[in-house]
Amino acid sequence: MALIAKERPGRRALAKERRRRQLIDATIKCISKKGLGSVTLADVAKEAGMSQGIVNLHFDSKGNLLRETLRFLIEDYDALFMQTVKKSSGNAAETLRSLMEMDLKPVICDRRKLAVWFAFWGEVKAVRTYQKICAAYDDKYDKVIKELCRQIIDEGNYDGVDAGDVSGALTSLTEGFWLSFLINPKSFDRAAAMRSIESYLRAVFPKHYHKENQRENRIK
Amino acid sequence: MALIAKERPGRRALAKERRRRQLIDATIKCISKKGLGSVTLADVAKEAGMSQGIVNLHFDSKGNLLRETLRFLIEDYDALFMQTVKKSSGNAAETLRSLMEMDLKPVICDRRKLAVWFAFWGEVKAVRTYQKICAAYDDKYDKVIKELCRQIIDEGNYDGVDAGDVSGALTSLTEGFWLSFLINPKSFDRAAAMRSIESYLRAVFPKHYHKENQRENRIK
Amino acid sequence: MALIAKERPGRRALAKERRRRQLIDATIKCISKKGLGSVTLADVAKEAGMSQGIVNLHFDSKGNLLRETLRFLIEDYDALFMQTVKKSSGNAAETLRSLMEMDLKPVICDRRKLAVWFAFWGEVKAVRTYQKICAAYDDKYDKVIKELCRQIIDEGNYDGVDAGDVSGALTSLTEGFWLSFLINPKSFDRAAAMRSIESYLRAVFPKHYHKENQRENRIK
Amino acid sequence: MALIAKERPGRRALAKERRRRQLIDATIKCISKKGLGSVTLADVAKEAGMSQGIVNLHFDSKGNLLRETLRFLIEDYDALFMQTVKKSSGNAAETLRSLMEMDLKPVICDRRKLAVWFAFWGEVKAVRTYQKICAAYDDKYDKVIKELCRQIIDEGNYDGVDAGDVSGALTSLTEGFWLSFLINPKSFDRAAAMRSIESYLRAVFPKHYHKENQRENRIK
DNA sequence: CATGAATGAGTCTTCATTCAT
DNA sequence: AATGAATGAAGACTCATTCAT
Repeated sequence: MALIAKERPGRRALAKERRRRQLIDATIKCISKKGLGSVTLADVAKEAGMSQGIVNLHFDSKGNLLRETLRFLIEDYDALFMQTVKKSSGNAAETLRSLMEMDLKPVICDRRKLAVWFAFWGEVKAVRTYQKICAAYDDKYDKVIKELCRQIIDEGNYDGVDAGDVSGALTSLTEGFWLSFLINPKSFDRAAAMRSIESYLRAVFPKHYHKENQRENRIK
Repeated sequence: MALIAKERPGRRALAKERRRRQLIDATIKCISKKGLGSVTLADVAKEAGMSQGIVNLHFDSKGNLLRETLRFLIEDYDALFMQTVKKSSGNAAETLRSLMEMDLKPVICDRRKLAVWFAFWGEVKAVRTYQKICAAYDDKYDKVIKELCRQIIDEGNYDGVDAGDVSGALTSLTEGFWLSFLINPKSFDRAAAMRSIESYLRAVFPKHYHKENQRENRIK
Repeated sequence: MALIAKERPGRRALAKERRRRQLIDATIKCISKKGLGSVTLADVAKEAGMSQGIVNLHFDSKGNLLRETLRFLIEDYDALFMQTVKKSSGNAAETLRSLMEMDLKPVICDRRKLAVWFAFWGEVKAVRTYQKICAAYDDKYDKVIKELCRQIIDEGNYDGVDAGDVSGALTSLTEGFWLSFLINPKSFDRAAAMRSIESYLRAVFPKHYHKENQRENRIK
Repeated sequence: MALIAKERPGRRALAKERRRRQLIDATIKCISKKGLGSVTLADVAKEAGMSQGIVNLHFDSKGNLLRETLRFLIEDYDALFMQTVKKSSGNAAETLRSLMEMDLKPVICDRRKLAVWFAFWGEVKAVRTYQKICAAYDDKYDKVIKELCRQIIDEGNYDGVDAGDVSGALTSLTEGFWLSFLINPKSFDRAAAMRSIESYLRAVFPKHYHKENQRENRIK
């Protein structure tokens, strides 16, 4: 027995982590179904197919569950963001477009997940939680995108274009599209949204996002 | 008594309307302070300086109060929107910019009001309410802005520019900026936001929003 | 209406006070029936013939109800104590005996009330509450009784008798009897308890509590 | 295995008994820290450094643990009581004083233990438990003390002194002092308490507890 | 034996709604 | 019309007890 325990250290820890994850998944489902303000622990437990007291057992309190759910989402997003940055071939324009595309992918632009994000943004108390957990991440994303814009401006000699203005606009665009999707998922058109973003990029950085270059992002 | 009633017709009705308005104001304050999910009727009544049962007296139910609050906000917004359209001198480009500017004015881009909008957008149940009450308005705004874009495209022969894409981008931009403002009011920069929008307009419709034309929006 | 309101100021306040009193009475009954640790607000409400939420309406929390119950009891006790002191004809020995008798009277030595006192004394958390609310009263009683002993010692020239020792003993005696009564109400004998106390007084202050003087407490 | 079991019979039983004892100790600590009504089995297990389910494993239920704790305390007390009686040299007066002194010794007049006693006395349900377990012991102590008083009365020809009254008073005195100690441990003065008791004994049985005899308790 | 994860009944508390005044 | 006391349903949280490992 001692050997088994040594061979499989953290078997219990793993089970615990799995439980927490199941509960977080259930929470996301519930928030997207009933809204942040209406979710009850009973809902979450039921959705997860577990018993009443389960949430308090694993998360101590409802607030904690919500915080951990948010943390899960931001880390999930962060992993994809960093991976997208890493994968792109050092070309700023291409990286930037990949990031913008990423935000519209079904994994991110997902009704359930977006419902949670907007739930946190829409509830005053939750916003404070959001700020504590996500501020550093958001800053990072701002910096990365701004830096990419700066590089593109440098490369293309786009005089009079401010990197901050463009990155701010890009971020807002994405979030605005998310909102449209959330409020009217049926009439939302991912392709159109991407087109809008590309039209913006093309307008601001014509040399980089010329129509013919659409898929290459290369400066001749 | 009957005479008095005849002499001052609607005095009661007016008083009632004033009450309702005071309660709606209090509701907006409360939502922006405590969040949609945490507001209680007691909060609202206290904020309005009235008694416990007052909300049920004037609005029958909490849900109704919330609905009426939303209706009040959209009508408030609508009045400004229509007035902005009316005032502008038939010049599409100018009208479009006025509308974009409007969305960033303190009357609209107001922490309290935005908190309520996002509260409704963030809460699943409330979104359904929002859709019922605001869908028609939102459609109208979309159409107006799209039509303005169409006119500008026509005027400037901007080939390959899709009115829908641009109007979608503009709407999303605004909403994205609102979100930035809501989450981080201190670091939000109205002027920068407007600059971002203008840089976009200039990029897409260069002939209309040429730098020198900044304040005139006239095509020579 | 305004007149009526003026004529009967505080009618509502009175009703509220009555409710609070009813709830405190119910609390005393419940504690004596089920014990401090087992009383639920539902019990209290039921005992008072009111609804679930009534306690929180009038006392905000369970802890508060318990505190106010204790406060009620000590004020009740205090009123009797002070009245007993006042009524007695300035004769220290007689006053002292009246006070000792008082503690054994059915109003004080009452199963329900004693159950509450001991409930507070027996529960660590509750003891702290007790100390906050009752310490000053207890100090007062100690002082009064000690002073009476001092006077008697003076009058009788009881050399070698310490007022503090005697008053301490008297207080402890009473509390010890209360405990006997609480644990074994059936076998408790009020008269025997009083006899015990008198035998003690007679032993310590023979000139004042001589048998023949039993009911007069006069020093010839 | 069977062999081992035979070689060391009762090893398991002993281990089990040790566990139970550790849990009872932990229970006493916990009750004195958090109060009878607030102790949880988790508290006890933690205090004992063992696992959640341990109490139910060894005591089946919380009520049982509490009962066994009480039984442990009364047996502990009883051992000391009987030993004190045994040790004393057949002299009634001396024995009586030894018993009174015993009750004020730190082993008995111990904050933790007293907290448990009063916890049981203060909680209605617990009182019933107390009666079942301790009534016989209490009766025995009453009888022993009463008998000692009777002997002393006999020896000293104290006419008009009732053995029951005196023993009742002595018991109550002790319990009253315990209460003072419990509520105000800092201001409690063991020596003064003993002095009070002695002053009482001296007053009732002057020939036996004459000042000069203080430490000898001998009748010449 | 021992562990600690899981259960679910029970409790305090909140709050929309009702209603007598 | 207005007040605010009262109700009772619902939710978060606690904890004794069970049970698979």
